Amino acid sequence: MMPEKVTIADVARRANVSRQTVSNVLNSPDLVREETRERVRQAVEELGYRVNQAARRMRTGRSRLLAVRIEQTQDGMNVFDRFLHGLTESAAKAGYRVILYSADDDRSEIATFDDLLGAYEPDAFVLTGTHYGDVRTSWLAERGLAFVTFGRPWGMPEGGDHPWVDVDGAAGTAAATRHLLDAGHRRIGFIGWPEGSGVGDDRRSGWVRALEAASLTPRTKDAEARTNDAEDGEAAGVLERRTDGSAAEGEVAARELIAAGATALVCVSDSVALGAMQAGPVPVIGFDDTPVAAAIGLTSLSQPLSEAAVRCVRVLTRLLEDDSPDKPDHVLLQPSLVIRRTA
Amino acid sequence: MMPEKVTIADVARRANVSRQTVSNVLNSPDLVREETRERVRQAVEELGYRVNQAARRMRTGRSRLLAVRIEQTQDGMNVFDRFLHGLTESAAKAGYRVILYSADDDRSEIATFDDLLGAYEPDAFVLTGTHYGDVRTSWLAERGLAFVTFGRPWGMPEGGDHPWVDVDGAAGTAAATRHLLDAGHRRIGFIGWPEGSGVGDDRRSGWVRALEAASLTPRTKDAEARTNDAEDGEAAGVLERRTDGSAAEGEVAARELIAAGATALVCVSDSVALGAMQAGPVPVIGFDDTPVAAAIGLTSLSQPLSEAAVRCVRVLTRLLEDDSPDKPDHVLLQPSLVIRRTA
DNA sequence: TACCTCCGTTTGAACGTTCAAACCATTAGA
DNA sequence: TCTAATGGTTTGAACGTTCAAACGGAGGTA
Repeated sequence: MMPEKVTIADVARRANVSRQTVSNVLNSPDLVREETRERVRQAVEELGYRVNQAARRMRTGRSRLLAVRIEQTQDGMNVFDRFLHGLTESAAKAGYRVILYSADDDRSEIATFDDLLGAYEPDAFVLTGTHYGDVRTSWLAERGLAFVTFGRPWGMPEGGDHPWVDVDGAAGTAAATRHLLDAGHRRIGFIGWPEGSGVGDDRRSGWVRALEAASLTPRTKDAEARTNDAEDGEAAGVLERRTDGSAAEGEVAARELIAAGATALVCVSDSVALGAMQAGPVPVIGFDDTPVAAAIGLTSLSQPLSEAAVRCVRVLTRLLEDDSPDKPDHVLLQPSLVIRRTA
Repeated sequence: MMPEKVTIADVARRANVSRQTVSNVLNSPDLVREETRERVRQAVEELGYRVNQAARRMRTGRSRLLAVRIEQTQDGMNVFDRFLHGLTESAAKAGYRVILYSADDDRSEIATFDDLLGAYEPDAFVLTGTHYGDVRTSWLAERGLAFVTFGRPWGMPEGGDHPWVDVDGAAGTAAATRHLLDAGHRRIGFIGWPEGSGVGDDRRSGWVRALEAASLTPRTKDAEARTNDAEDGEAAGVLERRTDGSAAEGEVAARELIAAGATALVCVSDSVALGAMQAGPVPVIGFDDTPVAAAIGLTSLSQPLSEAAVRCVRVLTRLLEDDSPDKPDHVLLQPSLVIRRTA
């Protein structure tokens, strides 16, 4: 039983109207008289007609496809697959499908943009992992292509003003730090990523901000450089470390911070936090609420990923279907602290 | 700078040939004279021509799209995202792209097949999570549609003979059991899933097989029912438990098995194994080698997911491009034991 | 009555590709 | 010398949709 192809012409014949009228019922129902509209709708129903996207695309240049890069998972402690799942679902609700591609770096990703545009003409791209000097966004913007990034355009003051959705990392680490302050801790360390990571610097800034709000001086490297002696009676070393994001370096950093007097640790990621937990029985808070955090009882910051996905799709549909807004949409969502054993 | 559309006609003009000749260079190069072919190739290069898949698809009915369902991740301890990544990459190498969809159950998945076929005409489907009485495969097979499953057609002796790729779960648990036997254990328990899960029953059978090969009687429920008294001096209870797959039930099961005399445990999944680890300092082996296993030092069985993805694509390309083989391809891959702290 | 407007509908063409058939040299066979 | 076969190329049509323009009837206005 081969699946029979039902075309718009079949529907038209059945409903005793022309092809164009069927097309209008589907795309601009208000152009068609009530009675005719119903008749056509019924014919569509009875025949199980579905629009052929290839043919539609040929005429309109619209594919109803969103292209998303699938990220390579290093240690698997990431957030991308949950985001992708949400994206697939909310895209489907809006009548779009997700098409995947992979790329090793920005250059090859741009080459893939080109490939995809030629072959499948996705209506829009969803980019993740934005960073300083991101050439992908400017490439797309120059060509007037629709896209949204999950992540802010770090370090692009003016030129890079494009639509984005992001989670407020600083607010997250600030909440984590406050949680530890409330528990009585005064010497709270931070384990981060190398300087120059937009996401990393943002998360670090929340730790700084929360300490300052509590009238404590964050013992950053800068602060240390300015005042070389301890403020009070306690030994006061630098209470922050930068790592490559691995658990191994997280553990080393945690040992050093504990030796320097830290009594609790805020970490830039679950991976680093996992390492930090091995350094001793000190309260630790991670970031991303990965399955690993749930498994080992690590307190962590959870990103609202389904919501982020929904908002990405909403931003894009506004861009594609309504007349383009003057100002690009910017959406900043709040993470939430999931409290478990470690803090 | 809008991206200029280059069509096959542009290339033809540039190379001083007809459209069809360009098409032949692309699709059946051997039909075209060497010299002409080169000229056309150069024109393609210079103009940056890329075939328009929508137009091609309209004529040929081929979309070069593989449809894959994105699985909902319950506790995030799954294997799917790594498989999907591999699939995207190997599909791209073969000139295909992956299009995603989601569905809540088999019925709605079939409805989505129908939708997708009408709208995007994917050339093939990749199904995961096969199970007893899987209606999806028969639906596709009845319509003569191309597909491959990652997972065997459990409990379908004759009718369900379709192409599949799978990992030999029984071989995995057998290897795990042998590993524990080699370490001197004689009372090795198994924590599984409810009866009737194809994958679960398969993994359980490896444990049974390895014990029998070592001339030990696996203390299954069946065995217990047959002989009601202990074989030797030791207290001999049932050494297997079924769980819903959660860590919580895994822990309960582990406590019972240890109380019944088990000195080591083979688990049907990392999730269950994670729970089992909480029950006490007994060697535990999980299945799937998820990021959680790596994080907590759980010895586990690793599935060759990239390889599985490559083989899925190969099976499909053979199905789609070569003349269809008489016998559907069946590929069974071997998992490997990743030894960590817990065993 | 003649003309205009508006609404709902139909008609023809076009999107970019490939199929099927036609075409044209050239070479081979009788 | 004529016919047939072969290799390489071109031509016209078709895939299923939507755009742009044309059409025709009902109602209003002069």
